[in-house]
Amino acid sequence: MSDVTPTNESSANDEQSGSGLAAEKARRLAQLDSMRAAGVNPYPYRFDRSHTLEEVRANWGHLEPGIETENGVSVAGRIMLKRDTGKLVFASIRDRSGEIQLFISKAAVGDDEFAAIKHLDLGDWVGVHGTVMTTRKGELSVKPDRVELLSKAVRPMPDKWHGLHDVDTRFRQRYADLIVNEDARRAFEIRHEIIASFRRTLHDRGFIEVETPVLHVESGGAHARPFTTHHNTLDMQLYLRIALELHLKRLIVGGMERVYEIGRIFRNEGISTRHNPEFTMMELYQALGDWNDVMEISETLITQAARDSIGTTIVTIREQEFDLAEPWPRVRMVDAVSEKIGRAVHPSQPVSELRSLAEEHGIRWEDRWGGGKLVEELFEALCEADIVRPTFITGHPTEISPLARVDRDDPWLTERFEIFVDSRELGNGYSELNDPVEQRLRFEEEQAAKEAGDVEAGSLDEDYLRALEYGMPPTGGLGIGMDRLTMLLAGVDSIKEVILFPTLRHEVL
RNA sequence: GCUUCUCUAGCUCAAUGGCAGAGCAACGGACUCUUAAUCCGCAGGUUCUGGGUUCGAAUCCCAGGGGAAGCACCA
Repeated sequence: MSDVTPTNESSANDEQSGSGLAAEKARRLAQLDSMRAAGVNPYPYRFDRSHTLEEVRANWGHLEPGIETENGVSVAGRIMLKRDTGKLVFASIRDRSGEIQLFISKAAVGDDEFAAIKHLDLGDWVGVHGTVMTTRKGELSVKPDRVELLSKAVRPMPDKWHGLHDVDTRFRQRYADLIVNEDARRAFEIRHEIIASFRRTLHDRGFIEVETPVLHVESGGAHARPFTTHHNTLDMQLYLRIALELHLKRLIVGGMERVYEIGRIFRNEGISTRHNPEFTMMELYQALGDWNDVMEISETLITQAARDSIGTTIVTIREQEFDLAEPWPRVRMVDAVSEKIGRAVHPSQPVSELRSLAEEHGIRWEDRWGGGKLVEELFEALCEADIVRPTFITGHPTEISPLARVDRDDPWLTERFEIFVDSRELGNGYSELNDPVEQRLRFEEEQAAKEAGDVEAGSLDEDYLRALEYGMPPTGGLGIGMDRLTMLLAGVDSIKEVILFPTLRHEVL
């Protein structure tokens, strides 16, 4: 039994006069009633597909113009375009693999079914049984024997040519965006391929994927304001995690040696083209390694992800091309600042000196900032904007790196790096601090900063210290922002383009 | 949070102080090789909301709402 049998049209016409969205929906809903009255289910349960549209094209794409084969196929998709020439209707349907034209002949499907097909709307899902052919002009087509309605769209599609541009609607109604905007679909395919590539690379290197809690008792592992929530039965305040770090390192203590997690983290901060309150971080920890190991892993992961997602390691940033496969420059933070300022800068200098330097460059410093924080502020104000190609900025001051190990050659700095691309921080890694006594001192400094009013400072995590007391092997750790990496490889300027449902204010309907 | 811009038919856009319009989609009709099919016809509006100025407001002003960009924030 097939399809659409519009009956009793005249009886419903009174309520369907006029146009606009309400009238359009009323018209289509009335069609549903007609179909059901005629014993047709406009929402059948399933459909047996023999080929995706990509497979049809792969198998028969070589056909010369004007060929009618006897090869039967069953395909399914959404009607994207319809061209009605009377006794012949051309419809383009699309599934996730591609598009193909239906060549619907009145003679081939019969009068009743043909009339029903003419009442299909753009946006309807159909299942088609037919044969493969090419038109006289060579367009590969399926010539249906039967067209089944698989799902009726009661809301009209966006403009078939101009698509959907309004960014508000695109983000709120991502489903509509994905239906009509090829670029939107592409960005999320790239995102998927990047994540799949990471998993392959890490699996090949012996990393184990784990899942750690999203609900944290302490909010640690980064400097950020957390979201707070509450557990009713336990009657306790909980934080949504701002980083994966501290739980993953507990697993290194446990002897898992190589672990990673690709997970959502949450920061209760501003929203911008580079920030969404929830975003996806990949963090990995490798026992017996240090920052050099994880810098190498960073280059490999990202370069391979580029190959796998966009088929090249060449990326265009600010209209310049860079090859990710070339070694990334490594620049010490203090050297970058020193070069910019024209004299040596180092956190060991008297704070008063660094404060005047900050003032010279328009930075409003705060009393509680030490030399390390001042150096970082100088870097952000003077150097960040100039970084275009992927670059390791290394040697962050100890003061601002409470979980990183002190540089083996300079007690003021840590063995830490951040990956910067196009002025954006893309990743962060270091030789992990594994001395429980030193870690406690660093936490105490954090705690003091928090008590002094720094809302982003971490607190003292006794359980984490207890874990370190069992002994954590030397370890290299790395975090990469998956959203920003996707932005880089997909070549888009807003993080909302790579997050399916970005955070928006509540819509007033 | 601040500044600027923006919001008109389901979608894409016009109209800048003087009758709210077009294309697509829809609806009725013609057409068996179209490709954003074409052609004829018809219909569709809380111009984001609420005030105000004006003889007259989509347009100017005020307040509010949504969105965007930038700044601030954000290792």
